[in-house]
Order: sequence, then structure tokens, then C-alpha cells
Amino acid sequence: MGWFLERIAVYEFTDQQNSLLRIGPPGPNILLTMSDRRTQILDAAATLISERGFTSTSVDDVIKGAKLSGKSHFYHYFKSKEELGYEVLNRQFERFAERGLAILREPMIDPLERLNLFIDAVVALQSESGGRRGSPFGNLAAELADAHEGFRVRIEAVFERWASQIRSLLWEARPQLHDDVDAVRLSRFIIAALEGAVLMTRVKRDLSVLEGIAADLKRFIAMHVRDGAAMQHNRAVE
Amino acid sequence: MGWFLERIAVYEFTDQQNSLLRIGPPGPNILLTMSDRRTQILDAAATLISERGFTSTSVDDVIKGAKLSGKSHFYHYFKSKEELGYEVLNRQFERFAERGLAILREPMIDPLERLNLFIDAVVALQSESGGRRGSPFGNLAAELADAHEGFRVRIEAVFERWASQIRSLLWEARPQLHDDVDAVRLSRFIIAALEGAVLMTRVKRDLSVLEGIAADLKRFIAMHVRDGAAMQHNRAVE
DNA sequence: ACAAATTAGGACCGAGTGGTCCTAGTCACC
DNA sequence: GGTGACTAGGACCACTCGGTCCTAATTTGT
Repeated sequence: MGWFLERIAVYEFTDQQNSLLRIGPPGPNILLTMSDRRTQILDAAATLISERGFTSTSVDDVIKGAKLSGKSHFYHYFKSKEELGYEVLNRQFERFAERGLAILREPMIDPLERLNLFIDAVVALQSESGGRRGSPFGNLAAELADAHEGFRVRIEAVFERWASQIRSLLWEARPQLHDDVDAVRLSRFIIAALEGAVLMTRVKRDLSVLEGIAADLKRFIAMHVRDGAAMQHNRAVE
Repeated sequence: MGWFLERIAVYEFTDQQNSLLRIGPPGPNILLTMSDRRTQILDAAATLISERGFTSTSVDDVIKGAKLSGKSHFYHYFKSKEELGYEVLNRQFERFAERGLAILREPMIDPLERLNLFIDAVVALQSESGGRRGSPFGNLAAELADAHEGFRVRIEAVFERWASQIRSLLWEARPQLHDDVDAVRLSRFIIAALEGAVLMTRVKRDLSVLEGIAADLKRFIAMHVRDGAAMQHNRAVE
């Protein structure tokens, strides 16, 4: 264990920017396992892809971003650019799932309240990038849905998992909802409205667009709530 | 005039596919004016761009699609690929404006009814391509909003003209609407929902997604209608 | 001490990119 | 009949793309 710490110290002094990364001539890789490197590449790629799109992000850009030594170094970890894209998509979904979808599952909060919190979370997520990045899934969808079947299928799966999470929440909340609420349709509507809102926000470079649509979306959901049921977000949101 | 017709006959026999286009060695261009050729190129480019996106559509692809003789032939009409993209965008907007936005202006129909017809028109437009193409504006927006400021600004303008058309319709319908209806917000919501719906439809390859969202959107709009006002699309849509 | 694995790094490939340049044929018009 | 505008067509440019290959340095396991 002392040995481990010593290594860390050595490398921290050697390279301050990537404190746990060796630089210079080829050498050991004690602190960075295979999966760590992959993670590092995936992170760099995710940033670039969300900024420029998949097609406009070259492998060389990713190599530069992840500070790799060269092409073959990259192709040691990923067999193709395509595979990289798939994994970025997976990773981005997991990251989103952590922060967004987890809210939908939270068992201690009223389901409809959770839905509002989820919408707030989407807004908050966009606020971080100043509404400039948009949804990674929506971007890839618009770029590759027609051109690349492999991506299309994977993005469809992402939306489906997202929708199913909302559906089960809606099912949980069914005592509070009107009898004729179609959970499939409503879940799709929520996702479409959010994706569209994020896109519009990106084009307008104005976060208030997203905020307004989010508020309207909450009102639309409230429209499905039984008159007697507890749902205080009706018009008080604004 | 007889001369003109004679020319037409000659060229029709010479080239049956593009009946008004000369092929073979360089020659006259009586029937195809400058703007005709540009139109021809723009049409080919519009198709390609809506299928593959702007970045993935090469100038050579456009040349092939428009059956031009070579690069310099293309660059005789457009000074760059960028300029081509801008004009495609304009043209696509005009085409959309013809079919979609014209409905919003129709003075003989009740404004709210027009709004429903407009939504129907968007659905119909998507049905033509089997929901495969998506919105040309939305696609370009997702692809280029971050990467290319010139496109971003132009797409923003398209959405703005679209939104303002809806806003003025909403203003026209204000006697039928609740007093607290925010026309700016509602118009944005409608556009965002439609854009999102078209995107989802493209990913799922299922037109019923768009149809469902369109129906929900109509219900959302109906929510803003005064209780007494004429608006029979409340729940009867399904 | 030695072999296997891992990492690094660069040269290289064929195909395509947007774009320029040059030549030449054909037209309307003077 | 000559001239300038328009059209055609190909050669060519520097650059980038995704991807392969080969060599060498270094560490780990034995």
C-alpha cells in the first residue's frame, strides 16, 4: 500500500495535468488500467461529439483530446470509430440515467412530483452548458437516424428505456390520473416536447425557451390529473 | 414563337430524361436559364442533405445528383458549398411556407381550427416520406447549431418566422382564449413539440408516434380555450 | 534473466474532401 | 466574321478521412 502511494506521488509530480497518467516514453501503466484509458478516450470523444457531431469528429481529434500517442494507440482500445460511437452513446446514457432517470425511480416521493422534478433536472442539465449542447441523443438521432442504422437502433433503445421509465411512473400514479390517460402516448409526448425544447433552446441560445416549455409541459401533465387529486403545480408554476 | 417551339421539340427528342436540358457537347441554354439550373442543383442538394445531412453531403454528390458536367460547372452557379447550404435552407423554408404556413394565414377559417389544420399538415408532410426524413430545419439545427454560426442564425430566423406566424394567429383568436395565455410561450411550445415529435418519429420509424403527439398537442391547445368558446376538438379527436 | 504483453510513435495507404485552373466548344450579338 | 458570355469537362491541388503496419521501448510474470 505504501508502494501504491509512492507511485501516485511520483506520477503526480511527473505530470500535473493528468496527475495519474504517465507521459514521456513508453512505460508502466499501474494506475491506469485498460478500462481507465478507455474511459479517458470516451470522455474526450463524448465532449467532441456533443460539440461537433459524430461525423465531424475525426479520430485524430479524439486522439488529440485524449492525449494519446497516435492512431495505433487509439485502435488498440477501439476497433473502429463506429464502436467508439456506440460506447459513447452507452456511456452518455448511463450518465444521464444516473442523474435524470434516477429521479423517476425515487420511491419516497409522490410520482407526479417526481415527474416535475425530472423535468427540472433536464432543465438544470441544460443550464450547465448554457443550453449550448443539447441532448446527446437528440443530436445523434438527427444526424444519424437516416444514415446509419446501427446508431438508429441504439438511439431508439435509449428513448425506449427512457419512455418505459416514465410509463411505469405513470402507472404508479394512476389513482391520481384520469381513467382515459394513455401512458404510452403521454410518455412519448413528454420526451418529444423535451427533446424539441432542448433543440429550440440550442438554436436560440436562450435558456428561457426551455424553461417556458418545461413549465407548459408540467401544465399539460397536470391536465391529466383527477380534479380531486393532490397536484399543486397547476398554474402556480409561473 | 414558332422558333421557340421548334427548339423545345429538338431538345425534347435529344434528351428525354431531362426534357428541357441539353446534354452532350457544350451548347445553348435557351430553355434553361441561370435560375433554372440553380433550381435544379438546389433540388438535388435538398434531397441529399435531408437524407445524409449537410456535412456528409459532398459537392461531388450534388454534382452527380444534378447531373452536372463537373466541379467547375457547379462552382459557376454557387461560390461555395456553404452558400449552397444557405440557399437550400431558404428554398426549403419557402416550400414549407407554401404548404404549411399558408394554412395559418387562411382568413376564411376560424383561427384555432386553422391551427389544428396546420398540425395536420405537418403530419401529412411527414407521412409522404414515411416519417423518414424529419424536419429539414430540425436536422440542420441539430447538426450545425453549435458548429456553424451562419447556419444557426439562419435556422433561428426560420423558427422565428414560424413562431411569429403562430403568434399572430393566437392574437387573432384571443377572444376565444383564456386571458392568461402567453402567445410567445405557447407558440414556442407548439414548435418544440412538433420538432421533437418529428425527430422521435424518425428514430422509431413509426408514424403513429407523430400522430399521437399531434393529437395530444391539439388537446393542449384546447386547454387554453375559454370554456364557452367554440372548440369542438377537445376530446373528440381520438 | 527472459519472454510475453502492453504501450508508444510514426510512416504510410487509398479514398475522398472543398476548391481552383485551364482549355475548348457553342451561343447571341454587334 | 469576330467577340464576349455561357457552358462543359477534366486535370489538379493541398488536405483530411478512417485505418493498417511496423518497430521499439518498457513493464509484468515467471
